[in-house]
Formats: sequence, structure tokens, C-alpha cells
Amino acid sequence: MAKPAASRKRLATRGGVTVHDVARVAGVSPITVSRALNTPQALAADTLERVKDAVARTGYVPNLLAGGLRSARSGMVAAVFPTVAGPVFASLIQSLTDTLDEHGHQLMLGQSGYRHSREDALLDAIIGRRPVGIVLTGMAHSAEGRRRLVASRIPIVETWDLSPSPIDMAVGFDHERTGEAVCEFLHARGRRRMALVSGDDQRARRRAAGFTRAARKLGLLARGEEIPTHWVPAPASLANSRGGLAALLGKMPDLDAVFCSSDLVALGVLTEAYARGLRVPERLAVVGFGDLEFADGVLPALTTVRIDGARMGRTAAEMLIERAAGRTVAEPIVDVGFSLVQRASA
Amino acid sequence: MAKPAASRKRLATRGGVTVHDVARVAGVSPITVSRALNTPQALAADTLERVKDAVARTGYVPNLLAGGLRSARSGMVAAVFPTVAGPVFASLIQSLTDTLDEHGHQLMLGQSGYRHSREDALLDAIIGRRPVGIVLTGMAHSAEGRRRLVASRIPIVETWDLSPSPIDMAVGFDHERTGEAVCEFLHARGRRRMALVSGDDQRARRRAAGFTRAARKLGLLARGEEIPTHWVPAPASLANSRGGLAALLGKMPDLDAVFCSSDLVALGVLTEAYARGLRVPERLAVVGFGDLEFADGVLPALTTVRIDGARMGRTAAEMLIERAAGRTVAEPIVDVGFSLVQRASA
DNA sequence: ATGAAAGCGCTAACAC
DNA sequence: GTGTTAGCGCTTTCAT
Repeated sequence: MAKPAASRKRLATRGGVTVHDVARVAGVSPITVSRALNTPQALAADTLERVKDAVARTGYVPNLLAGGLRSARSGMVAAVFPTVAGPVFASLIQSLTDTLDEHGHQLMLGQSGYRHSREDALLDAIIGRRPVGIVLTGMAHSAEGRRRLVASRIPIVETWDLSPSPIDMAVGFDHERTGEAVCEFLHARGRRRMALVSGDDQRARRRAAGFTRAARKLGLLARGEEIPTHWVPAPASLANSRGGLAALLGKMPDLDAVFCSSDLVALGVLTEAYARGLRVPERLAVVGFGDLEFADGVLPALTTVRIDGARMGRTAAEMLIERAAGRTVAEPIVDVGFSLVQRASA
Repeated sequence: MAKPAASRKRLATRGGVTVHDVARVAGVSPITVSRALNTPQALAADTLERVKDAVARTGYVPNLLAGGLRSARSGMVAAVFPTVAGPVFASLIQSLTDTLDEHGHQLMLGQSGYRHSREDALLDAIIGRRPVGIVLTGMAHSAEGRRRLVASRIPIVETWDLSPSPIDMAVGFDHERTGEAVCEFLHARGRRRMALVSGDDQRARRRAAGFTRAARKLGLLARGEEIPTHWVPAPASLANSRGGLAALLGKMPDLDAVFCSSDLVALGVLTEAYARGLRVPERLAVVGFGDLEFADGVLPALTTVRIDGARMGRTAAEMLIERAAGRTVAEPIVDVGFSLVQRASA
């Protein structure tokens, strides 16, 4: 008497169709239903047929929470970005999702929003879901956060940046080198009075540092002198960026080149230059960062640094999938480099 | 003898710290640990203290899969977008994540990529995780998919578009009306020879239809005549869009206004117009769609349609949270409208 | 090739 | 305010 009551209750309680229900309809045991879905090749053809039929008729959708609990495999990958609004991460997220999807994994997305306070809570929410892997971008992990990540033993890929001491694996590029490359490029073009308009985030500061180092090496800076820089508070807007050029010109009227921390900032600089009648590139060279979609269409077309976000996303996903399969990753640290896209603005 | 062996095995098997371990360290029962984390106000202050201490010392991170299974609350919200790469959805995703985060929920992200074949598999992966709610964007749900969604009884919000017959709830705006509004605007500005350069997706087609309807009403079209339209295959690129204007001018040399399906397309049109020496807006008016970040910075500044993506995301999240709390949503269908941002290009 | 039993880690329900 | 018992729905393990 207790048994039938229990099964009736199960159906009533949550309204959910379970393996038991499908099993009953198919005339098999629950485990056979499980096998039909996970290892169909292990079943006789007609049994498989019966189960599939029962699945369709009952509208059964497996509870992945239960399966994940038992098998300790959630099938999800978590990713944390400072923000998804910026177009910079879009192609990375896109290719990450696509590649994971090809392998039957889902992406769980978190935004750190550069707020350290929320960061640890976010990590707990992630680790607590026992993901197959974690993709980290732009987080300056707290000591505590780092400890938890390591303790979780979950495979981790740090992206975008190429950290000097990755927690586990990394795919990215060297921000300092991009700054150096741009400085050298401008110098080769005969520019000598350079400045920066830069968003105030960690990676942009790294690029600025690289730029400064190259300038020093090229003899553009006297001892102790710094590259004039206007820091645009995040999130960088067009108006802010225009103001940046204005401010720089106030201090340095003979300015002849500006390296911007993003294409959007560069667009603001371009706009301000136009408003002031400063010809680009004749009078002022402008270089952006990111090669966003619009960079090719503005006037003059923007010279900028291109990053292969799609490759980063794909590589990160593949590393995690490799690890999830229990294999070791041959190349756990990948530098995807960057390229300088030369257009009209410099 | 069996009991201690079992608990020793538990520790060894997965290496994971569980409620039992924390309970033992704190000298309480497992349920008390659970309560310390979920309903701390129900515990005595010193007990709470002891448990928190034990949690910190053991490095315990609750297994949310197990908790979710038992309580039938996964704490996740799933969202499906055609693509996250396009900047159009960025602010929507951003505010969705932010709002969910404020309420302790995580976002699971899926990309349908406009592929119907993957769509049902994606839905199973989502429904199988028993999310608190589902946000749908730009999916033309298959009959089967729709049936599964309804059967799952999971709260659903359709966004971006305002479907005529939503599955459950909806936040969006009327695409046809934006097309109408732009046509009327251009007409009021004295334009009579209008055309469209449009990406080939469903919503853009709706806007084109609205544009055509208004043109007909205004007497701009003869019986059976259509608005000349160049369809840009997705994903729309700058080069494609430039080609679009070129093609239109071939057929209609006295063209005096173009409505584009996105700001990026509009930028391509602007670029082509410049290359041909067609002055904007004097000779050719150009209107975009989306009010992307760069719209204000290009030359001439782009007149465009602005959509409040942040409001959509916030509203969608709040609706789902409301439902998750067992309350009914007062206004299950919300029209966030749009606004025409008038700048120099038209 | 299929089934029975057990248990993943947590919390709802009910005691006290 | 705290503990005991049971079970969420699935899959691992072992048996046949």
C-alpha cells in the first residue's frame, strides 16, 4: 500500500516526469531509460526504440541537476567577465559559447563589474555548481578567491590577459607589447610628440606602461619624464574621450600622435580633432585598440590593434574540454598575439 | 564498522567537503549547517558563529546541484540570444545579469545562432537544469519547442520583440512602429525617394514592413509598388552595407533617403556616400537603428532609433524574480517603446 | 543486455 | 533553536 501511494505522490508533488514514469511506460527499469539517453549503444535496438518512444510520449526532460549530482559532472562551464556590455569581449563570448555548444556544454555567465566585494560571492555561486571548467577574464583575484579556486580543483583558464603566474591555464596576449608596438610604429612614422588617452583599467595601464617603456628606449622621454596621459574614467564615453584630447592639447599644443585605449576612445579623439580643424593624420596621428566593427568605416579609417577574440574563446573552450575528458593539455599557456591594422588615421 | 568506513570513504572519494564534515567540526548536525547558510536568523547567535567558523576552516562550498535537486530551486535563469556578438543585445544581457545578480541568481547563456536544428537540443539543456525562468530573444520557436516550454511550466519572458501571442510574458517594443516612425519622419523632412538597406532577419523585416505601410499611407508608393530594398545577408558587414547603397543607386539614382536596419549598416552607407561625394544629409538622408556607442561620433552624427535595452533586461529579470517568489506579475506584457534620436545625418 | 540496490549532498517535514 | 528521518532524480556498482 505504501509503494503505490509513494509513486502517485511523486507524480503529483512536482508535476515532473521522471525516469520512473518513462520506465513504466516503456516496460523497463529506470536504469535502462538512463542508458538509452546516455549510452544508447549499450542497449538492444528494440529496447532503445521502446524507450525513445516512451520518452517522446511522456515529454520527459531529464533532470540534469540530479544527474549532475550523482555523476559529479554538471556539464556547464562558467565564465566571468568584468562586463559583457563592452564590445571587446563579444567575440570571445561568442566563440566560447559556440565551441562549448558543439561539445554539449552550456555557459554560465557572470559579471564581476570590477567590484571586488561581489567577486567572492560570485565565485561561490560558480564553484557551488561544480562546473566542468571556469574561464576568468579581467579579474584581479583576491587572495581568498584564488585559494578557493585552487582548492576547488576545477580546471581554470585565464583569458584576455596573459598573467605572469596563471592559476592554471591561460590564453591571451601581452598588453605591454601592444603598447610598445604602437609606440615604435608611430616613431617610425616620424611622430615625436606622443600622448595617451586611456581608460582607467588595469590592462589599459599595462599597455600604457609598454608604450612608455618603448618611448624611453627610443629616447623620446627625458629622465623621469612621463608620457602625457589623460585617464578617462570607466566606462569611457565619447564625450569623455573628446575632453581627453582637449585636455592634452591644453598642456601640449604641438601634440602629433595619440594612442587610445579603445577604438571608441579613438573615435572621440577623432571627433574632437575634426571639431578643432586638426587634420588626421597629417597634423595628428590617432591609433585605437580593439578593431571594433566600426573602425573601418569612420573617417579617416582607424589604425588600430586587432585582437583575435574568437581564437581566444575557442582555445579556452578546447582546453577545458580536454581537461574534462581527463587528458592533459599540451600547451597550457597560449599567446595569441595581436596585429597592428594600418589604416588612414596613422 | 560500516558507518565510519562510509564517512571516511566520502571524504576520500571526491575530495569534497560536505555539510557532514562542517557539521562534525562545528559539533552540530548537518541541517544546522544548512540553516546557517540559508536561514541564519533561525539560529542562535553562538551556534551560527561556530558554524561560520567551521565553514571558513574547512573551506566548504555548498554543492548547489544537490541543494537545487532537493529544493527544486536551481537559482539560475537561462537566456537564449541569436548571437551575443552583435552589440545590440549587449546592454540587455548586461542589465539582465546585473539585476539577477542583485537577487542572487546566475545567468546561463545560450546562443541559438538562428539555427533551428540546435534549438530543441538547447531547450532540453535549459529545461533539464530546472531554471527559475527563461529569457527568450529572437527565436522563432518550433511548435515542438514551444510545447516543451509550456509543458515545463517554467516562467518565460520573451524580449526584444513584442510577439503578438507570447508564450508567457514579454518585454519589448513594436518593430513595425519604428519603421513607420522613421518613414513619417523622413517624409516630414521633405524626402520622397526613400529606400532601405536591411539585414535579412525577421525583426528587420518587420521594421521594413512598417516603413512600407507608412509610405503607402503617405502616398509615396503607387499601387503594388514596393520600397526599393537591398537585403544584406547576415551578418551584416561594412563592405556589404556599402555595396547595398551602391546597388540601390544603380536602380534609383535620385534616391534621397535611406533607412538602415542597424547603425553599422548605416555607417557603411555613410562611408559609401562619402566615397561617391554624395553629401549627407543635403543630398542623402541616412537613418540607422540601435543608437550604438559610435553613432554619436561618426561624421555626420547618425540619426537613429534608440532602444532601451537596459530597461528590457531589468524588467525581464524582475518579472522572473517576481514569479519565482510565487507572486503574479501585474503587467506581464511591457512595451518599452523607442525613441528617434535626431542628429546630423537626417 | 538488463536489473537491483545504494547513495551523490542537500534540505523539507516533522519531531522535540 | 536544534535534530532525525527521509527522499529529491539520477547514475554508479555490482549482479545476473
